[in-house]
Amino acid sequence: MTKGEDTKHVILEAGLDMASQLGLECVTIGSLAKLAHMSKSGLFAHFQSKENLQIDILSYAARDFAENVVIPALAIQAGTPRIKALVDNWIKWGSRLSGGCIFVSASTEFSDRPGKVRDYLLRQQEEWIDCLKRMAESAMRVGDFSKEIDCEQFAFDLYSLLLGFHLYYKLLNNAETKKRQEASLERLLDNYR
Amino acid sequence: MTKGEDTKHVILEAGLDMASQLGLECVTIGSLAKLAHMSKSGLFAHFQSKENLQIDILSYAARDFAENVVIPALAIQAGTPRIKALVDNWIKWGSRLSGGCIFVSASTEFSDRPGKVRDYLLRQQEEWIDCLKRMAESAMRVGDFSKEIDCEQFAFDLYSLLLGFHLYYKLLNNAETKKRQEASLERLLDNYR
DNA sequence: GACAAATACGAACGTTCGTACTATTTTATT
DNA sequence: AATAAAATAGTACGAACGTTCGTATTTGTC
Repeated sequence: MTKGEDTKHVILEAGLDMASQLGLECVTIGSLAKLAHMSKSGLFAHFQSKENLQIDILSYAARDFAENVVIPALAIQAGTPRIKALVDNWIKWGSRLSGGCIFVSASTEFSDRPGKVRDYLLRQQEEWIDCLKRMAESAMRVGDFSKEIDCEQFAFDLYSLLLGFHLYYKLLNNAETKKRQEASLERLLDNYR
Repeated sequence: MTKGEDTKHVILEAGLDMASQLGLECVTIGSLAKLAHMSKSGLFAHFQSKENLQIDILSYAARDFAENVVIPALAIQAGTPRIKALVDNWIKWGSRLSGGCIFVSASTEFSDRPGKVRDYLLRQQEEWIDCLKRMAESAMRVGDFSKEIDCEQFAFDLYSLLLGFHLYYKLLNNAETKKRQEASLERLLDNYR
């Protein structure tokens, strides 16, 4: 790892946390530089534009997400156990950042903001939903889910559940959120059995 | 209606639309003034601070939301018909704005941004969730829902569904979103019957 | 240890940010 | 029509925005 890659890593780690709190648009070159103990221009040189910085943060987050959420879940046996593991990992991952899951905040932030960032994020989200769909497919294969079910529909339902959890947990600080999420997941899994 | 209230109305209408697209933080005094064909200082005089402007936009949105989403639904007979009407009204209301439901975007934007705006938004969201809960209670009363159900849990489930719809519809532009939402709502209502 | 390449810095660009004043115009009341 | 009040505009402010530039420092290679 060269020196440049090393500091870039530090910048992106700080940028990811900052973006999860304030949103990608409020990750300012100046404030991020201060957080990373660098000069504005020194930091800027790594990205050439703010747009690139935002995309790099998303890409960095995705690598971390795959490593800590998706891949560990794939190590669990397919079906409901794997799905439950995925949900748990997802929640844990969001809690590690001080502002919750960056993909949730970025998705609402950029849903009406055309440009390269939105395009990139869109591809990421499609990939994520496809991942959820494959979870349902493997659950079907091992017999945890019925053969009649619509796997795309399951992805929609599961992602909705995660979004609900996110809002309740982050904004409302609702103490019973975890319980609600678990009850909802049980109901969901039952329906697809 | 005095002249001042009149222009304030115009400002807030434009501000609401702008906020739904870009988020409340990016509703800039200057850009909003340009949109409303006013001077920066002239607009500013109505609010005394950006924070007040943001809160006023939320309050304006809430009045509009009550008028076009909640109240019309209350005119429909209690139970599943009313719930379906509420969901339909919610979706229509978000579509009228160019950036979708402002409460969804504001909730993610301000979930980690302490201050008066967050406090205000939090109260609004608690009220909204309480409204969803009362929908379940009245559905229980008329026999559409079982007496055993947890109405708070229903509110969580229904709001999750709306959030899922919002993301699919706004970011992914998924053509089957409406179908997914309807299927998910049917399943939800069945589970609480 | 020399030397080119990579990396970081400080200063400055023009623009926009939110906010504070004072002046001017428009509105509502008599 | 006169006048007080309300509403809008104009100007200015320091700070921060993203970006560019030239220069210094650090790094890895021979």
